[in-house]
Amino acid sequence: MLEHDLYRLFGFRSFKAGQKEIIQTLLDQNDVFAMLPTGRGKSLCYQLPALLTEGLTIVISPLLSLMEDQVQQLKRQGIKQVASLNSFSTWDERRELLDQLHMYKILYTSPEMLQSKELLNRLIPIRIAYLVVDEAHCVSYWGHDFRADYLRIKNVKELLSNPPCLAITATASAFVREDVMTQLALTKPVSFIESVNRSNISLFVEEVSIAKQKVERLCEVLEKAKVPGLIYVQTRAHAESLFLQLRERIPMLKSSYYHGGMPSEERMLIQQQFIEGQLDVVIATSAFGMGLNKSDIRFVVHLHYPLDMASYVQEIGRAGRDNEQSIALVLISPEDYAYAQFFVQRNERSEEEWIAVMNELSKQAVDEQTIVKRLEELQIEQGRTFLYLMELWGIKWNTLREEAKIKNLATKLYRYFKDRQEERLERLKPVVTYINQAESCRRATMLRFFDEEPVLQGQCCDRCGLTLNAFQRDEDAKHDKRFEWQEELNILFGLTEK
DNA sequence: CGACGCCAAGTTACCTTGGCGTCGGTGCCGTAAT
Repeated sequence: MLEHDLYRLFGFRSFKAGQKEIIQTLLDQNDVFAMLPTGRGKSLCYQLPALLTEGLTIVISPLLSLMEDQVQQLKRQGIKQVASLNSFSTWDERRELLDQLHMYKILYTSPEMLQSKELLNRLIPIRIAYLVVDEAHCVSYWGHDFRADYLRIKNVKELLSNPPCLAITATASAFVREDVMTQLALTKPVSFIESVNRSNISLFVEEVSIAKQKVERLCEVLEKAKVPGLIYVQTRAHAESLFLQLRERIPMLKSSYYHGGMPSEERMLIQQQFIEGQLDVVIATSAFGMGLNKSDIRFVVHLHYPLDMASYVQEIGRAGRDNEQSIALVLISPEDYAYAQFFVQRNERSEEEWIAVMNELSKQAVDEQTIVKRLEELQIEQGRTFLYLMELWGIKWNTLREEAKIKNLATKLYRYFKDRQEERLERLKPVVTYINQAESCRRATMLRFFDEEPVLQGQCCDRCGLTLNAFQRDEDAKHDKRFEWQEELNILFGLTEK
């Protein structure tokens, strides 16, 4: 009886929608592709089978912080045979873990670490219960772009004699789902696809005529909106400058900023402060939010074009996990579209440039590390992808002396990255449709993108007649403690006349 | 594409203006060479 095990191991009396079917299918030794909306208990879908099955379950996670969170959470629940292996681990910890690997039930690791010979050699002799790819959309989104090791998971899976594999995510279009299943080489996967619709999140798009008005309008919204909330911006510099502007203009709003260029301690601190309610607003790039465990987020504002629909749904899905009314607002100005296009089209290198890069590389680079490093210096972020492609195409580095071969490879590289770029451009188009559509319901447009038949929901977006005013704090909220405190301060400093 | 920093020239003493170049998101990994 699965419910019995659920209660015994996790203390829950019943499953949430979708969980039991996924778990049963895995226990029956099938490959599974699962799409469950955020907050529906994705991790339980593999944790329970892992504990009920002999052997070790490997969980591939995209972020170090996610791994650490999961391990700590399981340990708090009394499940101790859990560990993570990543660059946080000290050498001693690694050695000890690898020596004792057969004693563990669940191992969290990164796709990159999974490629290490040291780990692989230890994994091959032991029984692997399941291979799990958490946040599986990353396979398609990052794998082709800058984390090629996501595309190498299938090789490891084969080396481990193809254990049942679970790919699980919250949002993926039909195209991405197919791609993930192909890239992981799932065999006859059983798919469980739940609706991505979150009916308590109301959808809005506003376009102001010039860029400067964006901050103006944002402040209007912020002064009335319920907090906490998230504000997404396109670049790191925007995050920092908007933070300064908001601090100036709405001093009582407790805010901070977050992006990938900050030291990890700082990032962890801000995320923690936000979760604990010490911050009203975080202004962030897309770096913020994956695995964020906070249920009462009231709004998610984008001050730029989201670069694709699935990421947008993923980001706004962080609002309203408590099922209370929440807002998703895209606030843009006309020039933002060109900016989005620029972002999507960046990194375009001609064949000639690739030839130059290859010549440059062949002068000195021999081992993989040097190649990646040298490519980084040349501002090519896809070093690992480069190596992956060489391997895929069966090209040996030291045979690359002849001009013709180099030219041939440059052409292939050019085409590969050009294709990726066109895919990104294709992914931007539905977003443009969503933003510019003249009349029809935004939710319907969004759901159709995921091949869902939209259900009528009454007033659900600005196109259905909803206005932002409906979401203002109560009138007397203006006199809440933060404001009184502000007034007192003003009096103290003589800024307000008594 | 557009924001921003740097630098040289402009007209005037330290401060502005304009041209030019650079850079822009997402994350693993890293135990380094004279």
